[in-house]
Formats: sequence, structure tokens, C-alpha cells
Amino acid sequence: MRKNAEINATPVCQVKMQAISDAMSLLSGKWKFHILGTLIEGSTLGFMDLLREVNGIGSKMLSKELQDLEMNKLISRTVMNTKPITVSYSITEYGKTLSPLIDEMAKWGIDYRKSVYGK
Amino acid sequence: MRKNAEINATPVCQVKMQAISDAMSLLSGKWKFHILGTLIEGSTLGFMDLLREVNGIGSKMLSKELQDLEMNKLISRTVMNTKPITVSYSITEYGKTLSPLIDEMAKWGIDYRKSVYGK
DNA sequence: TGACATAGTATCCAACAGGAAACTACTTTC
DNA sequence: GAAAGTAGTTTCCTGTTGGATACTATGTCA
Repeated sequence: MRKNAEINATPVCQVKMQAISDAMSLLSGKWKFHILGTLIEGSTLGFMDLLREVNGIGSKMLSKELQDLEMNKLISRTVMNTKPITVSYSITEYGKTLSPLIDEMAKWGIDYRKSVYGK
Repeated sequence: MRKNAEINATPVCQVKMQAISDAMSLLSGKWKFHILGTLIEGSTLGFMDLLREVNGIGSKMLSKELQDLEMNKLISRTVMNTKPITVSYSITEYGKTLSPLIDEMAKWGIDYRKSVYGK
């Protein structure tokens, strides 16, 4: 009988598990993928644009999620010198590295739908 | 000025967003990736094995997460005719289709760590 | 017979996630 | 001067997540 972890005790697994935890903590919540996806697609958008594009989100959540994403350098926030003042959000180069992951997620989700609701 | 969503109103975006929501809802929570990753790596494990392998999880959460995953056909549960009775959990063929997604997530997380804590 | 293994369930609780609505503050337009 | 646009913040509330602890039920071994 086995008393201690064996599989996940290997260094390579430890590193992978840690990595997944890291990624999940940055991308957790109901809205982050939607916001990132929208910014990847739409390049540069203001706060109100995002409020309209991200279906169902409220201003409180949008504000909070944008702060999170900016803190993690996935998006950038620039106050524009316009009248009235506008703020433009866009994806960073680093944020763009999430594209393969987002695509993979979407791909799997699409296949999943097919398998559940018939092909 | 734009009053309505434009980017995400396109059918292709709607489908992608829906797909991501689907995938996220199946894989949400603190433990699902860990459990799936462990079962992909370890092939077949009992309840107590998983309790030991998945670092930090408690029996209540493990039980609940395993039920969720089984309901979604990502893992299978088999009661073995042994003494004492044991139950073996393993990844299904369908669950294995998550491998690319899990790998992509791990890959991104590893790169993220490098970029934060120096290369 | 008591310790220990199997696989969970039950109970209680704290923390967090997320939503609705109202509100701030500033500027431009009608 | 009122309305409407910009970008948020504040408050209050509910529902979910997740953890600790204890417990059930069964069987084996020494």
C-alpha cells in the first residue's frame, strides 16, 4: 500500500501543477477570458465600449477585472487627452501570448458542445 | 460614438465566447485541473490515492469534484470487487482530449513564472 | 479486540465572488 | 440650465466555494 504521494511528487509534476495554479489565479473569475478575448479582437477600447461588448458585465466587475488584468501586465490602460477624457484599454504584447491558450479553450469548448448536443 | 456591441456581436465571437464559458464551467474551481492532471499522469487511482496525490485537498472537496468530473464523462469510477472494496478512478478517452489544453495552460504558467521571477 | 485501512458523508462556518442600484465628478451639447 | 456622455466608486446584499472536523460503515490484520 502506498502511503505518500508518488506521481505528483516528481519535480516535473510539481512544476506543472504550480504553473497551472499560477495561470488559473490570473485568469480566474467569470469575465477575464471575455475581456481579454474582446481586447485581442478589438485592439483598443474604452471603458464604455467594453461595458457594451462584454455581454452582461456590470461597471463594478469590469472596473475590478480591468485593474487585475492591468496589474498583471496583460492589458494596458492609457488616459487620453481628449474632451471629455477617455481611457483606452488594449492588450499588451505579453497579453497576446495568451492567444494560444484562449484558442485552445475555445476549441475544446466547441468540440464539447458538439459532443453534447449532437454533431 | 458606438452604442451597441460590434466586435462580440459577430457570430464567430459569440460561438467562441459561449465555448469558453462552457469549458470554464466544467473546469472551474480550485482542484479540477489538478485531479485531471494526476489521473492523466497516473492512469488509475483510488480515492485515498488521490487524497494523497492532490496536495491540500480534503475528502469533502475531492468527493464533490470527482462527482462533477464523472457527471461530465471526463473521468470514470469503478467499484472493484476487492476486499476491502476499493474504487478506482481513471481518465476517460474523452477526458484525455483535455491534454492539449492542460499542457497549454501549464506551458503558459511556466513562462509566466520565468517572466516574473527572472529568466 | 483494537488499530488501521477502505470510501466516503454530514455539519458548521468563514471568505469570496458577483450583481443591482445609486452616486460622484467632470464636460459637452442642446 | 438640463440632458447625456465620459469613467468609474460605493453600498448593500446573496449565493457559492471551500475548509476543518467529526462521523458512518465495512473489512483486515495482528
